[in-house]
Amino acid sequence: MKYNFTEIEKKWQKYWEENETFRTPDFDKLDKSKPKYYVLDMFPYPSGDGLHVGHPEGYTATDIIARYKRMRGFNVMHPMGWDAFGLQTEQYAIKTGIHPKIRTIECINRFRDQLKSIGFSYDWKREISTADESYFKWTQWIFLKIYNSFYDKTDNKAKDINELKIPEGLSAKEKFDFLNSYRIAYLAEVPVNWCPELGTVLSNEEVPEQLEKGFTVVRRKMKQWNMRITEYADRLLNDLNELDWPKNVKEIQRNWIGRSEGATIKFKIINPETKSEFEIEVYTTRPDTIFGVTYLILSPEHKFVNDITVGSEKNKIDEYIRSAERKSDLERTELSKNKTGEFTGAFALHPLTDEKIPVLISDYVLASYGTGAIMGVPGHDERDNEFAQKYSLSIIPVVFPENISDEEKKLFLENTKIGKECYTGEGISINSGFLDGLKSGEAINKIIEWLETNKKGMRSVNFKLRDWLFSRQRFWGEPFPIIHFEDGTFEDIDVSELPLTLPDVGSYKPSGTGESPLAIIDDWVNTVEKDSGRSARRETNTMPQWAGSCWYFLRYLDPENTKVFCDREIEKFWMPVNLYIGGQEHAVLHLIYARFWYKVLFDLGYVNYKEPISKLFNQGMILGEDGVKMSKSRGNVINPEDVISKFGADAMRLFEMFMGPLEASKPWSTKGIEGLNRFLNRVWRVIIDENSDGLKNNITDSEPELKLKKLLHKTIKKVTEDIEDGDMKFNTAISYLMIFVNELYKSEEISKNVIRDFILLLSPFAPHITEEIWQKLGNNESIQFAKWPAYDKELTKEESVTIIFQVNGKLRSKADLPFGSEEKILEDEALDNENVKKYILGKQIIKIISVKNKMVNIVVK
RNA sequence: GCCCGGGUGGCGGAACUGGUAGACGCGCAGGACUUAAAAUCCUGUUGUCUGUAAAGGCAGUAUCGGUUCGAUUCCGAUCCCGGGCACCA
Repeated sequence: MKYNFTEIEKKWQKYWEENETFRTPDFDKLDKSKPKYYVLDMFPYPSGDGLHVGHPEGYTATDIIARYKRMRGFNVMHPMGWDAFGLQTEQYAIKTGIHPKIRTIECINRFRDQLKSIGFSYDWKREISTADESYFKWTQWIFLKIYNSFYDKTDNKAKDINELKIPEGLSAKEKFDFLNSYRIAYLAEVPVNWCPELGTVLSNEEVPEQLEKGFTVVRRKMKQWNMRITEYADRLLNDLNELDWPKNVKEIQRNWIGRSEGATIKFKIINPETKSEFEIEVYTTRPDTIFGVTYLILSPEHKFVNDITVGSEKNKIDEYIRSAERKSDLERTELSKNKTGEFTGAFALHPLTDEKIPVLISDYVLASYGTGAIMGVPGHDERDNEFAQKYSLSIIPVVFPENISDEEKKLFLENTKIGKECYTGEGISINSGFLDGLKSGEAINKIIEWLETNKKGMRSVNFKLRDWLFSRQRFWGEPFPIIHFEDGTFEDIDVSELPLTLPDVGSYKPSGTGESPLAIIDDWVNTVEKDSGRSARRETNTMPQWAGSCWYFLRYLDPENTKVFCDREIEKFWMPVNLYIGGQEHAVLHLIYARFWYKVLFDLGYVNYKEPISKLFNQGMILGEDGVKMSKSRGNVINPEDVISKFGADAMRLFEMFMGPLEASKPWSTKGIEGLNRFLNRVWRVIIDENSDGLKNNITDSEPELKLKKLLHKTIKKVTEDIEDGDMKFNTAISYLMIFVNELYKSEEISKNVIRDFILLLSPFAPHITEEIWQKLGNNESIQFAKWPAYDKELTKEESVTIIFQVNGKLRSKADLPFGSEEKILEDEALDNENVKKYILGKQIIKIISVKNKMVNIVVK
């Protein structure tokens, strides 16, 4: 029979399912003497469109690793699940009225069938879905753990809120507020990113993506749940160093965390009318330029703005604040070229010179970074420079570049004063009192020392990272296990009440008031406190989609546990994840949130390691055949179901790996996959007699001929190394398998053992056809349980190598010589070579360079 | 603007620590089989020049320059493409 991939693939998928071939035993039945390997895929969001050809790319890579590791005797954890809460399903519900729960199940079923049709070796007994009550019970449970924790800055870790020392003599309300100001998950009225089109708020990390889609995002003050991820900024930054992650992902995270060192400096401000004094702190990375400060700027949202503004300026200032509020973030940055601001009428005292400097407000100063106020150093900061020139504020040069002549220095200082020059680099201090003549680095240390002894400021560190906005005004997400009382206080519900499930509703539309659709379900919203019977309202926000994906890799390990989200001992055995493959788009979203949650759980003693993911790998995108991103509107989308029915799952797996390195973006090619289907046909025909369905006659129990044996061992070596080295370059491994098959076609008689080993090598890449041939080779058990072939190092060596002969670095000839021939022999051979002789005839030999097993280069004049 | 990647045949891509550039696949060309086609098998395939051929010359890894006996690989400058950040003081 001809190679019938459809039949073979169905047969083996059924076999694997019935025999639970890929089941990872429960922990108590696991042979713990074997090493573990946890290979994880970023689980998909089961959308209505079904699987995309991009999905199987990363999944095939992890599947190859999983199958390989099993054959190498590892306990392998290779699970799959669903990131099932999310906006797309909710919007489908708004449109159709179909409950998201029903829609989600439909989509999941479709996705699962599709994944099974590609032959992935998942342990489906561990399947999880974030929207399942049995799963999100634990998402809510973890939320409560985070809610009931505070960050102890001395021990640098999260602790149970009960360990927090509460000051004596506080009223009940004060105590409540005090605790709240420490909780790692906290409710606060903060300026948030509101997206009117989506009817929900967004986290900082989510904003760029929505803007790209053309949605608007405006700043709005709202009472929202937040997580104090900022407390973990240092640890999230430092622990990156020990991770085997792509360089650029680490870089993106470092940028996002955005650590900077500098100083906070206190300025005294006096309202000339009321004579009241305020102390305002500014943050700067260049405290050495303090003598160049000619004004202060507060962000329009700064808490002192009202108090320091004098009567005559009030209207202007109020108007400015209102206009700043109206601007979206986008506008505030887009208008950056044209800075605006207003004078408050107040003056600050320079902490060193006691000079009076004006205090202004401007929306180029961000309220949410540093102290929300800056010192203006127009001589050495481009933004300040632009602002100063527009509002005619004076400029003092206080740093000049090193290694310039006196002449240049004079010109430099003049130009700086008039705003023509704005040097932002490091250099030598000038016009700076006791800092004069010092290099910037030294000046920074000296001024900080001075500020600290004079109590006018201190060394400080700042981060760009903001607290994580954790609530959304949606229906299809985890409800918060929190209830609110009439007096404005709130508390967590009892753990025994988890999971807190979603009600059935008539409409999934956002309420339009900035509240989620849950807010209008009175039955659900109105509740009572369990113990006291006091009436209460449920929190109506839901958690963001990231919540479920923050910890799903833990639930796979112990999916049935009803006592805890994952047993600590089981966690200890399997974690951290050895290999995690997914797209780069999650660099600062999922991957920073998941690290954060894991660290909190670590601090609280529920998990055993500092970091959850040891090695991360980003697969590239598969583009359409036209070389651009696949999209419905372009009509260049390739559907995996069609590919499988035309060419088979094995061919698709093989082709996706053969296209190029996993991390690269590469275009799909129908011709290309035909080639891989052709390859599998060649494999089939060289082994199987299509008339008898048995092995071909020329496959015998004979000793393999040396040449083929050597090629086999070289192939084993290459394939093993390509899988093992972590670069995910399976394209070269496959090309070696092709070379091997090409060689088989040239052989008269083939040893069965050679075929056996070759089939083992091919099996992680193309599992169905290899199971079939494995069976025809006389094996009764799945090929997955066979041992990965070993290679004999001696057999991988060539007995002869091609030595190249060069004259003056140009290739002139070559010769096959025995492997390991001494340099002297190589030289003699080269000098004796006809073509080489032509080029050295009559010339003087200056030098001969020879490298063993490589080349000889004769330098002549 | 700043910070990371990356530019190799007609195409996807190979090339160890500086040592034969273009593995493997696609496409293309020629041949075999066939009444024919498809499928399959075999051969060739960077460009260019000399040669009937065998063989050989020259150029060639974005561009220019450098280091070196020797550079796709190391260094410097420039151009282009992709990604990230973008008033973070």
